[in-house]
Amino acid sequence: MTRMTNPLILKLEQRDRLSDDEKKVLESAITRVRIVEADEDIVREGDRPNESSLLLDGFAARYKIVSNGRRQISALHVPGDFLDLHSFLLKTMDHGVLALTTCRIAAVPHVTLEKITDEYPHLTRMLWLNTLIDGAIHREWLTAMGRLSATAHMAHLICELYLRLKAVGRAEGDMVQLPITQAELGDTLGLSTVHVNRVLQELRKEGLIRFQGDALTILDWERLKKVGEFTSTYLSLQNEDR
Amino acid sequence: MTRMTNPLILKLEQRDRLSDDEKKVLESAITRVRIVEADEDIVREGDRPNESSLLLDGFAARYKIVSNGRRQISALHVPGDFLDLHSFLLKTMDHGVLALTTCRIAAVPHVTLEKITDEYPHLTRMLWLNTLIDGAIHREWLTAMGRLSATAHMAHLICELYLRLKAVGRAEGDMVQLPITQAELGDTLGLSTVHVNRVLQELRKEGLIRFQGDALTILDWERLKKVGEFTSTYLSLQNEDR
DNA sequence: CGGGCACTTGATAACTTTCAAGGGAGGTGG
DNA sequence: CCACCTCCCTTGAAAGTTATCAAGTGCCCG
Repeated sequence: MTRMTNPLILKLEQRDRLSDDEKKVLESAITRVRIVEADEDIVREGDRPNESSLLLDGFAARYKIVSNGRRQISALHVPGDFLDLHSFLLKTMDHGVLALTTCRIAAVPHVTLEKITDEYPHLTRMLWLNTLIDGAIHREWLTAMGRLSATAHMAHLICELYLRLKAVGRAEGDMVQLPITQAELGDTLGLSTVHVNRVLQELRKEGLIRFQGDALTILDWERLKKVGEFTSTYLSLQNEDR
Repeated sequence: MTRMTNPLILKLEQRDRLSDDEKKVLESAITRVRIVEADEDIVREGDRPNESSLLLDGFAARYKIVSNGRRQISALHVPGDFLDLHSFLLKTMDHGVLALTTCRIAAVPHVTLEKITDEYPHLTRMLWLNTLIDGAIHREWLTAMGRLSATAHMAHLICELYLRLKAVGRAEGDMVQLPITQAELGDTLGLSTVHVNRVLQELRKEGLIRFQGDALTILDWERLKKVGEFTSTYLSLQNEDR
C-alpha cells in the first residue's frame, strides 16, 4: 500500500511546522527506495552504514541477540520512523534492525544529513527530535518492563502502537493492522511466547481488545489505558515551536 | 571535589575533536551553577524547563513513579552528563530527575542551545550525539532487563558504570566511588531490594567485585564482563569524525 | 493433502517478590 | 559522651509470577 505523502513529513509536521523548503530538502534527501522482505535484516549489528534508513511502509524492529540465543527487541517501527538515524553520529550499529513484514525503505546518505546539519538548523532540530522521541519511548519501555506486570506492560505497548499508527494515518477507526507474532511480542516485552499468549487472552477476556490475525481492535480505550498505566506525553504528539 | 576541566568537554573530546572556539562556546553557555542536595528533585515530571541541566559533580537519576508507588530509574548520571538536554526539543519532561548525592549542576539556557544549533553545526552534532548515547544506553538496559538474569544484569550495570566513570576521570585504578543504595539499584534494575542484596552477594562470592560502603572495586574485569555479557560498543568511546 | 508455522493449553519448575525481623553504622540531642 | 533513632544492609521463609517443557490445534500455502 503506497501513500503519496512521505510519512516522515507527516510525522514531523505533527510536532512542528515545516517550511516548504524544508519539506523539499527532506524529499530530495532520499537517494533510493528498496524493498526488504520479512525476516530479513535491514541493518546488522556492527555495521557502519553511510546512509540511514527511513521506513516508508511495513513494520521493523531493532533487536539484539544475547548469548543463549535469546532475543530482545528494543524498538518497534512503523512507517515514518527512521530505523537508524542514530548511525549518522554513533557510526557503529550497536544492534540489528529486522524487517517484521515486507518493508519499503528509503535511504538517506549521511553526507546529506551532514549537509542538513550545516545548512538547515530547524530541520536539524526536527531530526534530532525524532531520535529524542525514540529515546523517550525507550525510557517508557524500561519503566513498563521493570515495574509493570506482564499484562499491564502488554496493554501499555498496545496503547502506544495504536497511537503511533494512528499518528501516521495507519488506523482505521479503532482498528490497526499489527502483523506481529506472539513470539515477537515476547521478545519485545521480555516475556516467553507462552506467557504472551496468556496475557493476550486476559486482555481479550476483559473485553479490552480484539486481536484476530493481524487486526488489532481497541474495544475499551479508557480501561486499556488504565490497565497499562498509559499516558501519551512521552510520544510528543503536540505541535510546538522546536 | 571540584575539578578544573568541565567534565562535559572531557566527555565530548573522547568522541571527537572540539575546536577551541567550540569549547569556549560550551563554557560560556553555562549561566549559573547550583547545588542540589541528595534526594531532592532536579527537574520534575511535567516541567517545561527553559534550560537544561549539566551535571558537574555528583550522581543523579532519571526516574518515573508508577501507580502502586513503585519507582523505575531509567538512567543513572555521572559528571559530564546532561540530565535533560532532551527537554530542549521535547519541551515537556516525561520523567523526573533526582539527585542521588549532593550535586553540582550547571544550567544551559535553551535559547543558548538554539543559538548553538543555528551557528555551530559540528557542536550541534556533538550535543545530538550526547543524547544518542543516552538512547544507546537505554537500549542496552532494555536488553539486559528483558533477557538477562538478575545477576547478569547487575554485572552488566557495574561494567557500564565503571567505564563511564573512568571515562570522566572518576576511577582510581579498579575502584570507583558509587554512592548508590541497594534500593536505588533495585529501582534501576527492576528488582526488589532484597534480591539486589542477594545478587551482589553472589558477585562478591564469585570474587568479581568488592562493594563496601560507596567503594566499588572490580576484582575480575574479564569474568565480570562475561557474566554481564558486556561489550562497550554502545558507549561510543571511540574518537571519530562526527 | 501434507507441512510448517503460529497459536493454545496444561503441568511443573525456576526465579524473584513479599513479609518479617535482626544487625550495624552514623548522626544527633540530652 | 552516651543513648537512641534512622537508614541501610542482611537473612530466612513463604508466596507469586513467569519460564520451561510437552503436546495438541488450526490455518495457510505449496
